Amino acid sequence: MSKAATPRRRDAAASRERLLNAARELFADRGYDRTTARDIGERAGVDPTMIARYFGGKAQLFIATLHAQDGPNPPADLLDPERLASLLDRIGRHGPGPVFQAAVRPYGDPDAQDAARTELQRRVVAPLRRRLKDDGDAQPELRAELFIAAFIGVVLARSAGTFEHLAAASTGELLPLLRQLLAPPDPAVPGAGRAVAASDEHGQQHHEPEADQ
Amino acid sequence: MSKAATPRRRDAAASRERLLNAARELFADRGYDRTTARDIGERAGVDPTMIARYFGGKAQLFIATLHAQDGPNPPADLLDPERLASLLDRIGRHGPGPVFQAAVRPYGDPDAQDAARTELQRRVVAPLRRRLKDDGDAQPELRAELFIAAFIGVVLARSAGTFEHLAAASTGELLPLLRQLLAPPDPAVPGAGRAVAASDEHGQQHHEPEADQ
DNA sequence: GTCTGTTGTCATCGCCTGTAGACATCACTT
DNA sequence: AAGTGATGTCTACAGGCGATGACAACAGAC
Repeated sequence: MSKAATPRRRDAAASRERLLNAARELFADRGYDRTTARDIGERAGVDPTMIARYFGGKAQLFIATLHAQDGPNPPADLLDPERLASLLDRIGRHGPGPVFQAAVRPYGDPDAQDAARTELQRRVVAPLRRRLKDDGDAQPELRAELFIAAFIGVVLARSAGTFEHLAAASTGELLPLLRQLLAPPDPAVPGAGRAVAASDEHGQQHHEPEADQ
Repeated sequence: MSKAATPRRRDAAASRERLLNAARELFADRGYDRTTARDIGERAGVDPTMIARYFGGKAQLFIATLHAQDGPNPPADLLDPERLASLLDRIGRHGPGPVFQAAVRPYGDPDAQDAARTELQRRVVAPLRRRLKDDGDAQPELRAELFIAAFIGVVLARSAGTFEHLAAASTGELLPLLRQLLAPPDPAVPGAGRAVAASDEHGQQHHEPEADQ
């Protein structure tokens, strides 16, 4: 139990830490399902079976990953342009985190998924909801969730490389577009924007037969 | 080779069709990776090994699923409110299709993923890009992709049940919000909206230490 | 009626996953 | 120096996956 002044050759705490770091990195850009325990072990330089020993299993390692290093935890809402920029930048460098992925992708383990979703609520949805409420938004809960879902779609598609121009665009190009995407309905214009009005050239026709899934 | 007037007890074409239908349904709401060949066989009432026999494998069955029943194929862009409404409605009933999922989720099989992404481009990105271009948009490619990524984020999060209010919201409530999300920048207002300006109460402060992945 | 190719059924293979358990090795206490 | 618990290493299991190949049952041609 002595405070490890000398670097111990066999150090459980160090192994734990290396597993935790490796897991966080891998989960961040491959997601939960697609990172294997063996991958984590290899990246950490630690035997994969240690995951079970130290954390109880892959799912619990993932949860530990979520709670570890959430830092000083100053969750700013996405309407803050600084926050948006830094978030976008970090995602560009480290990949979208498992927290964001959890919103849109099914997880193999329900416990892990729940934990990630709870964290998503706490970190990003709740702050934005509060902000919208403070701004007097009519339906802050719905708009906050819609907003963040849209944001997640963009960053995930971006880092997935699905869309050519989206992936190639710099964060500098993206920021103004994203801000506009997240813009609140402008109360100054009574008509609530021209997008809705511009679409009335089509009648009540139905598009039933088309079927793209 | 006689034209099957009498319903044959052993009918390869019928088995093929049932596999195709079962596969489309399952892929639609579980995605490619999470639907197993055995699941498809069970739902179709056909032995799973027939998949390999008739299609060559799971991946090629998936691709066949994409190409089959793309119907009269009138791809309308998402700015058409009718199209948006019908799309939202169908997703609500049948789940998000594998095509949408491909934009944001990694697929186990690269061939399947490529096929899905190509289809996504053809069916929804290209039409919207053309529409934006016709409308004189400054960067139609980027905006179209951004737009659709956001839309996919919303519908996927919605059907994943991640967000309480988003999942509970009716398509009627969602439609105006989505339309506004997809609204083009309003050229009538030179300031390009108040959202950007409203956030300048915070200075150039950095949020470095925070770390939500 | 017999023959032949098609269609359906079944067992099983090879691979990958998470993880449990046996064993070896080290560090620290006495 | 000996003992003892903590730590690391290795093998292997049970389950799920897609896919293969051997075999059985049927339908149509002759």
